Amino acid sequence: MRPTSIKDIARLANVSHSTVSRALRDSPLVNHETAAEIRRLADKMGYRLSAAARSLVTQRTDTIGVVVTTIADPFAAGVVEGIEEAANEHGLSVLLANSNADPERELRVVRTLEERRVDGIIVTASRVGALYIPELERMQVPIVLLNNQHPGEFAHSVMIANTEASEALAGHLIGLGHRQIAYLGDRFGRESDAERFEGFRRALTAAGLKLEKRFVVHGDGRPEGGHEAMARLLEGPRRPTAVFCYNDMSALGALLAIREAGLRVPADISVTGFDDLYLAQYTEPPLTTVRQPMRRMGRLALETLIQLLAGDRTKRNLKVPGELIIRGSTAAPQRKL
Amino acid sequence: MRPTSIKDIARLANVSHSTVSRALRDSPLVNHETAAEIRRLADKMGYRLSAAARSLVTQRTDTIGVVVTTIADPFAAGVVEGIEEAANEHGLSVLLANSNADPERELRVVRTLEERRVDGIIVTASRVGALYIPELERMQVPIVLLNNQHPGEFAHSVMIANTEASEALAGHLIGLGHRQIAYLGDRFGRESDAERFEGFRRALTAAGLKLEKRFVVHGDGRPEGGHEAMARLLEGPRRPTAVFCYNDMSALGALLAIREAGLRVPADISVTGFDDLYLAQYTEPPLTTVRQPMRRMGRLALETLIQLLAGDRTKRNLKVPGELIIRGSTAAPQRKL
DNA sequence: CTGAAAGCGCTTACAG
DNA sequence: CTGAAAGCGCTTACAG
Repeated sequence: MRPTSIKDIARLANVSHSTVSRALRDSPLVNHETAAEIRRLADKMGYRLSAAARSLVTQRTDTIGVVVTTIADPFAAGVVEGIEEAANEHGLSVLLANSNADPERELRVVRTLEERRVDGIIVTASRVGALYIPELERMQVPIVLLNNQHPGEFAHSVMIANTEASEALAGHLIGLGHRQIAYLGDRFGRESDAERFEGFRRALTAAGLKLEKRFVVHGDGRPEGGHEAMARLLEGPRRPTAVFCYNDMSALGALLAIREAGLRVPADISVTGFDDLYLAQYTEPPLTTVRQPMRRMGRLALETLIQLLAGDRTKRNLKVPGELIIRGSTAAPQRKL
Repeated sequence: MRPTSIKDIARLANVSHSTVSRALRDSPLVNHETAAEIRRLADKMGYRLSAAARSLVTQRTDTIGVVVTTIADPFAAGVVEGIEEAANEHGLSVLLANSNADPERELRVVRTLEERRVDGIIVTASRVGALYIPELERMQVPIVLLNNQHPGEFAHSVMIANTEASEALAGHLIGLGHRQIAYLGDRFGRESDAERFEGFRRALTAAGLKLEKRFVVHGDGRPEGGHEAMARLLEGPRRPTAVFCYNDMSALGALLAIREAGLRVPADISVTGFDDLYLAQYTEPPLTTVRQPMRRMGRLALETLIQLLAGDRTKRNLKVPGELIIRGSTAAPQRKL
């Protein structure tokens, strides 16, 4: 049993299906009473416009593709929430695609988005394959990248101000009196890692501190990697009094490694994260970090896309400031004997 | 500039567009060499089938709607990851909709899913509005509910075995020697809360323990609520030696409240969660909990939907066993003087 | 204000 | 094996 179409309504209303189409879109080109009657009938018959049929003629689908590496990543989930919310307000639907950092899937994702004729795309993939990018660009639909790891390749983006926020965060540690500060990065972090490290480095330089090579280690952006990298950091003869972690997930692992070493945070070592995931409030101790306004960034990306869809092709590269959130995981270093 | 269509290819290949259509779908009804040439051309021209046009005639969209309360909930995100992965394997796309537990949005979601003519729907909304349900059922497309909070209203579902897992979890506490065990529930948890409480109660009964009314409190399923409910629990004269929390998020708040009261976990109080979110491994101490295989459950829901789409309307109510995960947050109660 | 016609990009009997 | 025709459910000039 097919869903009711405008033809079905037309038959019952004794008008042409053109008139029905007009009435349902509130066209002024149709008699007021006729329109009311048509709408009443449509409602009664449970009519629902066929988006496919409409989009075939309008050449728009009112659908956007949202590509994430994996939705199970809390950052991606937060961003997608913001996108979805704003999309909903603008009458757009969201087609979700996990790329899983798998080149084969990435190609399949692009293919799907092309076939579905999405009006635009937002990519929040933390690890976009290089090969992927020209494919997406070929599609000729507006693309907005969020925390893009391949700078300069796309015209439009929403990015957290990594360098500035990191400089502020490292500055906070320095202000507390720390001099031996380690950087625990993400070897897969590409641009983000480079930018956060740059901010970190700047703060140290500004304070006249020199960066010791053995105090720069890299995890994988996840607790496991943070754990392992932190353990390495603790092996050395003189350990740092503070560790600047690439993100909250890494910090989670670092906290664990510190605990396992019988040391205390922040008494023995201060620890910072980045992102301000929900859990950052609930670690022991609560984590000092930089808040990325995930939902707002998602919303901004969507709104940027809206501008582009409206035909305004101004190049847009939004830089969103992070917010320093100071909690219990940082304190002045203990005086050494 | 429109995307290339089969007509464009037909023109260049000197065949009818019917032949192109057949060739591209590997129909045996077309000459082998002609087909090869057509495919070569299509590839060269960057042809991409229009999903809208196809679905208009096939009356299928190869799209499923996935409804969640909010994708920012880690449980929902895990489930959606599993759904998306399996959907991808079956050539289905995922239309994501956040309902936000907002009746107005719920109605808009249903409307959108109807207009898009999704082939099926999976609802993981932890709080599906009552009003929502008949709307969805009206659509005549297969629906699978995951951890459904309105039992018996839908034919098809994938559910965690709440009662059994809770009984095992409470049994673990009892086995450790606990006699004063509190239940910290979720007042919005509906069926899930009722079932988990039931398992809890059964374990106590089986052990000949009686449930003290003041040891049953309710949060809101989030850390804030768990925190507040735990604080209340600690106000009483005799406090419990163990707390069974509705989920990990609640347990997170409970851990905090216990810490704030100057007590230690598990020395003073054992704490358990439910879900085994990623963070459960990283709390201090790591959380004893029940693992819900979120990805697998998502996958099962999708596969159930596939069966339904294939025309098999057998009633399916899958019950997935939870897995008891014992970590450091539970231990034998300290001997009281 | 209204309807008939054309067309969006496909698939699929039907006839050859 | 191939093509012409019809049709999926809409929108939108065009003519009245």
